[in-house]
Amino acid sequence: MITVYNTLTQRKETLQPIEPGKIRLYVCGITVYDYCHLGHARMLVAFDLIVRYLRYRGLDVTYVRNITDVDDKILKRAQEEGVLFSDITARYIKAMHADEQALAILPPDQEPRATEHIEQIVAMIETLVSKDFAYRADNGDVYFSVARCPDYGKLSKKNMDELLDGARIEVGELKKDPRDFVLWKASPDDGVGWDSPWGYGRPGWHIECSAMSTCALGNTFDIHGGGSDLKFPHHENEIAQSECATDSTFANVWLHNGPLRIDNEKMSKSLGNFFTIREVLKEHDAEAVRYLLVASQYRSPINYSLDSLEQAQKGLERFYHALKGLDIGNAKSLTNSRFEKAFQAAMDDDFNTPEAFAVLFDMVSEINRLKKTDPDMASQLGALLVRLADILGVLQSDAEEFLRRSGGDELDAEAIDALVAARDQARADKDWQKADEIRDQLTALNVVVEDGTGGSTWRIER
RNA sequence: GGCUAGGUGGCAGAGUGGUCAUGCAGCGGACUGCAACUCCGUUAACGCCGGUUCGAUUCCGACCCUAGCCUCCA
Repeated sequence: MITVYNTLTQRKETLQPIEPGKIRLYVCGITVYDYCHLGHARMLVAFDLIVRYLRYRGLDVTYVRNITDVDDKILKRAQEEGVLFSDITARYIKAMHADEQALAILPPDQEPRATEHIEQIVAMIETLVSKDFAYRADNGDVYFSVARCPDYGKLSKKNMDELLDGARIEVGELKKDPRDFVLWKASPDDGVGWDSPWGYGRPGWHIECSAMSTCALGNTFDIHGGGSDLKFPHHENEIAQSECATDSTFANVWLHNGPLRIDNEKMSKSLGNFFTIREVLKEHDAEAVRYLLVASQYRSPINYSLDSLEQAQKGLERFYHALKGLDIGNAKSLTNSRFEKAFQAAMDDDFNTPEAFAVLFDMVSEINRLKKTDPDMASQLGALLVRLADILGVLQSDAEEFLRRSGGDELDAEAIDALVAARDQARADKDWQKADEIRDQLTALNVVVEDGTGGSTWRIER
């Protein structure tokens, strides 16, 4: 039994698929006007983890994550660079896919784009207009009437009257009510746009998600996800549009991942603590970044710092030390292990990855103990560890290889091998002084030599 | 100001009405030519004040503090 925290009801609920054995999941993806940043990575990894776990538990998941490929920020960027907006989106979609691959994020089953769903978007707006939930303003914009939707605010727990107080009063207001939001934006004749019953224009941001999710998954689907900062207004507006248009519940469960902070501050361009995924991966090991992103529960804030990355690296090293030297490829697969049961219990409880990691660390202790007494069993446990860690998207590297690679700096492996071999010779000759001299040399290169029963191995110590 | 989520050992980060989270760091021991890794043992926490209770870090209430959202944002 899997329980998940539903933002809508503010409590943990048993996950009850609409269709037995199947989960239909929609997640708000990225607006492609720049390279993906760490906050995007947090969201992408959170839902990657959730999808992987649901599949591991035998659910047939249809994972849909959209791409917003028409939007004011994109148009602005295109204008600045003097290129087509589709050139901008093509560039950043490609970059996004590369970043995802680097962080072991599996692609969604469907990746619909707003520009490919103009027809469905227009159709949904037409429905809303015909049911009097939306109206056309004089300039060709179409707005949603928030006042017509009595339970507006149910996701973000906002009060309709307070929203009215807080709403910004705009000069030359086209809206009938300050809470109303745009469904269709009029475009200039020479701008990016599509023909519609209300004139030449382009979709508002919120409507595309309503149209695409409904199109891919039906009027009602199991889970809708996204970053917690999208709760209001984006997700609130999605619910309003969709439920008014279809007269059906939109999504049964809402899942929101927590924010990512940098050195305990909100990441923002103005604070100068803004990191793209590719910048970070130039300096740090991708697996350490992935580990950092799954080591906290998906709803908790994550603090990104050099220190937290180092902690992640240390954690991985403990795992890989345990895996080193095991014969995982030939190990018999373990079923019904108490470790796997504990792992499941942790993950069933709203994807409690910290507790799942505690189980994996217990396995490490057990493996290390068994290495001497029962190497065969140690390998079997090692294989199980790798299998379970795969759900979290970590520990899929070769142990030796991981311990040898140093995030960023390329050390000359052959030169190190030669030094290690020379030291082994000195040790064989019992020339301890020479052996120690070589160790000192290697230490200066941040290389730790480990003398095991099967010979000496080395690794990078940062 | 409103809404939401939090305040746990040196740090990160789970959880529970009364026995261990876990990782890193620390301390003692074993192993090692020296190390590293590892193992064994060990120290240490639950914002503040009340209440419920035989007993609360865990439940309830007040208070203090922090973060996010309330405007584009994963």
